[in-house]
Amino acid sequence: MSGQGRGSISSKDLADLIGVNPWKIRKDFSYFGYFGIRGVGYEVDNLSKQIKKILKLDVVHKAALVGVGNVGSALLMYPGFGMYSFDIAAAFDNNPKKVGRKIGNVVIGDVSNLRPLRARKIKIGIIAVPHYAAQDTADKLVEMGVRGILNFSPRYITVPKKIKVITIDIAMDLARLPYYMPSC
Amino acid sequence: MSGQGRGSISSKDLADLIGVNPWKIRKDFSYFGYFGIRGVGYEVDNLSKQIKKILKLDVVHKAALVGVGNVGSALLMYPGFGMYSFDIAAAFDNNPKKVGRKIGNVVIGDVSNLRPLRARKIKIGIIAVPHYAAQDTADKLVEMGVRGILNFSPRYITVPKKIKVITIDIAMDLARLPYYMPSC
DNA sequence: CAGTGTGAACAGTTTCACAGCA
DNA sequence: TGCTGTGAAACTGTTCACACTG
Repeated sequence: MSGQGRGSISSKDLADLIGVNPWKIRKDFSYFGYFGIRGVGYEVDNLSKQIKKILKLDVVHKAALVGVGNVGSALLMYPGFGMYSFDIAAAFDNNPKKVGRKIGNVVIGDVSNLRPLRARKIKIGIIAVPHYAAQDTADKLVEMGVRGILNFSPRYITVPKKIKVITIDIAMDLARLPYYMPSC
Repeated sequence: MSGQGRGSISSKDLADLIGVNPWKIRKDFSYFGYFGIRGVGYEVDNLSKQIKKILKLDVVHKAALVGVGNVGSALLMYPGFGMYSFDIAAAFDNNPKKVGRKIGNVVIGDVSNLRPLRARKIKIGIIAVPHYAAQDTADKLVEMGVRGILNFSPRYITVPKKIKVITIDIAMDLARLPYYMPSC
């Protein structure tokens, strides 16, 4: 909306837009302060700026991708990351045929040498390797100073408490679907 | 574990494996009945069977993919679906260059004709089209009798209440990460 | 006076502690 | 004896109603 010249939006409109109720919008915002105008609503540009600041999306985050298979390749191409100011600044694979190739604007490095992560201060790792290699990859990433991991492998991975892991198991999400479909 | 000859497993072991506590495992299971053996644990094969039945994963589910771009192609290749007895039985795109091509073992059909869904009784749709086409695709899928939708586009989509939508917005999941990373 | 911000009521979830059973 | 299954307690999250303000 920011680009479309809309000045302000009410909690009700926001709520309708994403399918929740207005209270939840207001309550949630209130935990982080107050950025609305009584009788009017929320000023779009300001709200957007505040939320970005809260989520720490007001600076560009460099991420490193490990595993340039089907999932990894799709991620490299995915335009959605830019929207939240993410930059896949490095990619690694263990396949010698892939190492050295350039996809998008990163050159694929060898997974056995993740040291550049430390030098380039990359704090986010994306795991897109086969499941049996997931834990090992996580360990290596942590060793190189990564603080957050986005895990695309269908495996629970163990890391020190300080490290945040978000796991996306697409197949498992799909598997939730039939439960909610009456009589199928 | 089922294939590895492990006979039984306790709630504690299960809990450790996925990073929760044993109470939660037991309480959650108890809502669906009791399938454990006191003093022993849960019989692996039986537990697996029970859970599959609860989640309705004991029958093969046919799914139709709409949008064979980067994300869609990756999904067609993704081996994880088979694990939960899913079968991407059809794929559609609007690009004439792609229509007719065969990926894996499905021939890409034209998105303007989704009628085969109805004939083939496909009840699950996967949306992997650009965001501006997401709602329209959802409407068409619903019209063809789909009961559940897995939405990969970064858009909230509106459907009749009876239809279950699960949205996977990879970029948004990644965007959650910096919030949990102290001082980055 | 429309729409935010919030204390209080309510609802749902998690934890605990232990009875009961293989 | 060891581990499940479950009421009750503690906690967390959601909804409500309304005081307040631009």
